[in-house]
Amino acid sequence: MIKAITGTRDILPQDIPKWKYLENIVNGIFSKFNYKEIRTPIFEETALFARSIGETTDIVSKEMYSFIDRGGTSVTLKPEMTAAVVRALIEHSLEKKQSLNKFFYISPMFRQERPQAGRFRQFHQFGAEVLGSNDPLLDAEIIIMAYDILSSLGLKKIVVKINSLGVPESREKYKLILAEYLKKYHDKLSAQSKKRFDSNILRIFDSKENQDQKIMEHAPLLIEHLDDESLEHFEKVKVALLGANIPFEIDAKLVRGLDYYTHTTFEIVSRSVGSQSALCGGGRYNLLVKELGGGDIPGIGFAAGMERILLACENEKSFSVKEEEIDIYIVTLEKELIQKAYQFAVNLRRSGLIVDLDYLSRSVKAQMREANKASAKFVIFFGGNELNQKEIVMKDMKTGVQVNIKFDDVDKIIFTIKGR
RNA sequence: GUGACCAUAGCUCAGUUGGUUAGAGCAUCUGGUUGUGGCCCAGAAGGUCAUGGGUUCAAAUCCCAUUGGUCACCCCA
Repeated sequence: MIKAITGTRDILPQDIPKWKYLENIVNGIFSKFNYKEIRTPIFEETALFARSIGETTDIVSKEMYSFIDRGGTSVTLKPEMTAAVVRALIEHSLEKKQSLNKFFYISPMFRQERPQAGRFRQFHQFGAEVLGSNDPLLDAEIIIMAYDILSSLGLKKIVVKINSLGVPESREKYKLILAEYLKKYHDKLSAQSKKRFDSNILRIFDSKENQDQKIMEHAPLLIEHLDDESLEHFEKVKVALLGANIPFEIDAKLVRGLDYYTHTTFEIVSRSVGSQSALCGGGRYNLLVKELGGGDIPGIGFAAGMERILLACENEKSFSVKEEEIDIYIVTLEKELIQKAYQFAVNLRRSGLIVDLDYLSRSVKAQMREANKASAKFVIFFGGNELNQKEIVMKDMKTGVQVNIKFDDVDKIIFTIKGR
């Protein structure tokens, strides 16, 4: 039997309603903040991601679905969206048509990691990107939208964590200070963290090893070594968040893995999912557009994992979607009438009702069971004596009440059913 | 990439110290007098016990390999 590729999965009809519910909330909130949807191709030139995310990051160095196409170009299924949005901005000179661009997206992403709870190889993200302003109000706006979406879904066990990475110059200075501090403890670091010492020293803060955590407790923090401008920026973000009633924690250890971040970074984590607890994450990237060959355009954005969010929603039972109903199920009383019943059904559908009927020549009892299973609001019995009288019998499945209706009057009942 | 655990019907799971024809609940299908659902009742269908090898008189059960899955590390949404 051929099965879905490892780390991918089907979203079956029974699961679609909750996905649509989520998508509706996402669309609604983004549009209230006047963000415009953007859709980019599912794959891009590999170089785009390598240059933006960073050659040495895990995503680029070992998680990308890359292949050489028949023209000899190395292409990659998108592992994240920011690079693609920035590429589109530059390619279409969007910043010249409008100096501030606010985008949002909902799209599948691909990363070849080992699957586990809340992590897949094809997964779905929604997110937003703002290009063209360094205003800290936008940093806050991004966080507010992410928070509002999650709380609109009814999620309670979430925590907003924010931090500032400052500008590269102060960060590089700080890295030297941190390295100086860690040299004293280098022998006591875990093997993992010894590697991080050389590759990405900031990540040692993330270590789950006890020995590392002990050492890092007293380590100098980046936030204490920010330049004045970065501190001021960060302050304004905090004030805006407080004004919007967003509960947040400052997590000086919050270091994000993508190379392009500057200033604000944030994450919203859930306490009701497994160890992959980050529901969304993002930050400011003031240097990325220039790095990709565009103008000196600051940006900020975030991405949220939809599978993780739905997992959290399920665990918290944070919302429920009502089952999908159909308006009318047509029960055909004599099998040879199926053609006429079918025509009748098509007409009702063209009038705007959701209608179904039996295609398996089943008994009336079986058809009724089917109508019930399909959550039909009404059943129309088609055939018998009533057909000779140019009537059908209509049954309200909730109350059980049945009425006879003349063919000529069917239009009227359509109107009343639509209103329900 | 590393580690741990798991694999019996469509789904969730029983299955004794290895012992005859592998079970249940749910779901599916058909009925329970002419043309009426849910609840209830009766019945039916559905399994190469993941795959391949080995041990044994005998394997769903023990051993090995393979494949798949789950969770965790790493990293991230």
